Amino acid sequence: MRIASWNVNSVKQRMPRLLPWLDQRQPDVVCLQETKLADGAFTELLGESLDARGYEVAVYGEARWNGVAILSRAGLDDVVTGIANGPGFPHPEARAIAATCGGIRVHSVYVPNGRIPDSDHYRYKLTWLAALRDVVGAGPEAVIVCGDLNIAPTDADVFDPLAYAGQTHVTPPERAALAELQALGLRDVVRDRWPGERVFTYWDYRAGMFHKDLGMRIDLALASAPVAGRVRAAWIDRHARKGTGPSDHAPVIVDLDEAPDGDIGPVVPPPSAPSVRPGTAKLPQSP
DNA sequence: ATGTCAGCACCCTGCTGA
Repeated sequence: MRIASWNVNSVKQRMPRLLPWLDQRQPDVVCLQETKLADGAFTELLGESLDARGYEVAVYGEARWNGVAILSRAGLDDVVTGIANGPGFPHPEARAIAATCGGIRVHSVYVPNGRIPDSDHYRYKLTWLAALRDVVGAGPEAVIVCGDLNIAPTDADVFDPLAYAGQTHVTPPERAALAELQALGLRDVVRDRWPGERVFTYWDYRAGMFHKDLGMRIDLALASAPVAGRVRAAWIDRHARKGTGPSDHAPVIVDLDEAPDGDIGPVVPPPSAPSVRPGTAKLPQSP
């Protein structure tokens, strides 16, 4: 079974990329984030195309911002939208949806950005992550949390730690909140498969960041042992970030063996291996 | 050099969010 996750940055704008990508990569389960579309409009826009490709669809969207979805041709049961007892900003936002697909509890999440450390939005992010941990912890043992976590787990997950000094996505409290979630027993299956490699999922549209491979790894697939033990491959589909009209995020793709074996073997912690000399590259600044 | 998108309100440029 192939599970994929992609922050599409507007599913309406990404239609010309999304449908060919589905045909090319043939994922069985797709977690989407930043659909930026109300549920009715999503169905109107994509329902027929997805049905023709054999996907059932669960959506949780808003008219303008946020929005998550799960597409599945491996079953789509017990759909839950939102995070129980989760915070809003100030109202609940469409940032999480879960369903059971092929015996696995699949969560598609779009974690709040955080904007500026110690801001209201940053505190919202941390509270939201704690609520997510509670929901995942209370759920089935076979689980995968996919999506835009808006946290780079370690300094090896950004092109230059110094470029991000003092910014959201890399602060210790955010990484601690992610570690709390992973403490449920969730493996970062892409990092497990690419220890020490330069692996990013997001590159700012500005300043030729993708061309220079100056990115971050903030889109993750976090799997419990029964799922992580079945991972045959886990990788970033960098090709989907190229060409005309891409999202600023690339998809994460995880292939699972059909037969569980429960043993993921030795796991090597990722050494920090930046190929940009620290302090030599800068982030684009907002106008 | 600053470098981009997307959505929206308001009117076609400028704001917010990322």
